Amino acid sequence: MDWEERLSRAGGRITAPRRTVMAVLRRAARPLTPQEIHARGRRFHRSLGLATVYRALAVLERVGLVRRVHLAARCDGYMLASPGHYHVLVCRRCGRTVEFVGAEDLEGLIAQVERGTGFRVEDHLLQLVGVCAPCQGERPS
Amino acid sequence: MDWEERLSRAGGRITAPRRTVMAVLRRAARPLTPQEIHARGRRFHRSLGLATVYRALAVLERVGLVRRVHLAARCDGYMLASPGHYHVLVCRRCGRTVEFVGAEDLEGLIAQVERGTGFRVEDHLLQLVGVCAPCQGERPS
DNA sequence: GCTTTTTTTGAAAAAATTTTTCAATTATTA
DNA sequence: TAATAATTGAAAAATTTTTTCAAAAAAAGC
Repeated sequence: MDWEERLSRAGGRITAPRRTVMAVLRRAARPLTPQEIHARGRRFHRSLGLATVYRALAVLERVGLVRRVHLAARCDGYMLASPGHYHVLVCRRCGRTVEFVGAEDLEGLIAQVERGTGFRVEDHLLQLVGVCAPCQGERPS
Repeated sequence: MDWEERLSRAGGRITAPRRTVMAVLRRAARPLTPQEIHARGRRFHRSLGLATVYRALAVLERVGLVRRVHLAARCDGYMLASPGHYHVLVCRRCGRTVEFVGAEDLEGLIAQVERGTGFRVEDHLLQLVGVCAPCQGERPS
C-alpha cells in the first residue's frame, strides 16, 4: 500500500500540495521545518501556500506518513515516517537522520516503570542524538 | 547543592524572577507553558514580564534545573529537572508527570544502534506517555 | 464524460508565540 | 558603599501558526 492509498483510505484526498510535501520530504536529507518545505515545494508547485503546507503536514502526520522530530532546540522538523514504529537518530553536526526499530528493547524498561509508578504506559518517544560516520571524520567544530 | 548554588556557579544571578519561575514549577503538577508560568508567577511577583520568563527558562534549562517536555502536540511545556539524567512519563489524561531513571536500560540498545548505523550516540530523549493510576480508575473520556 | 457534493486551496488577515531593544534596576564584586 | 556587569520590564519587532472565505479541485454519482 503506497502513501496515496493510505491517505485515501483515511478519507483524505490526493492533491498537488500534498504530493509536493511528500516529494520534498522524500528528497530531504534531514528533517525540514514547514518554512523549508514550503520554500522547496514552490519549485515544484509555484503557487503553494504556507498555510497549505501546515495543513498538509497535520493530515500526513495524523495518518502516520510523516513524523515530527523533536529536538532540544527546535521542535518543528518533519521527516517521512516509515510504516511501523520507528525511532529516530539525528546527527547534531549535519542533521542527517536515520530511523531504527527499538520497541522490543524498551519493553523491559517500560514494564519496570509501570510497576514503579502505577502508570499504564501507552506510547513512547525515543530519539537519539549523535554524530554520523562522515561527520566523525571531520575537524571538530 | 541547591538550585541557587547551581545557578550561581554557572555564572547566573539569583533574582526575583528566577526565584518565581522556580517556585511556580516546584508547585506545578504538570509541565507548564511559558504563558502559564507567567500567569502563575504574577501572583508572587506582580510586575513579572513574559519576556523575562522566556529568558529565565532559557537560563535554567541551560543549567539543567529545568527540563523542556516535548509532547506530540505541543512542545512548549517546562517542568523542574531532577539532577542527573532522568526521563519523563506523562499522563495523557491529567498531565501529571513523573521522572524515572532509565539510562542503563538503553545502553544495549544504543550500542546496537551505533553498530548498525556508524553514528556515535551522544544523547537521547526518551519520554513515555500513559495513564496514571488515579486516571485509570475514572470513566474513559 | 459530465454534474453534484464535499474537501482542499491560496491569499490575506488575525492570532499567538518568541525575540530584541533599551533605559532603568538590581545583584555581585571589590 | 561604590563600581561593574548582568538582568529586568515594557514595548516593539519578528516569527510562527491558525483562521477566514471565496475559488478551485477531487471524488462520487449518474
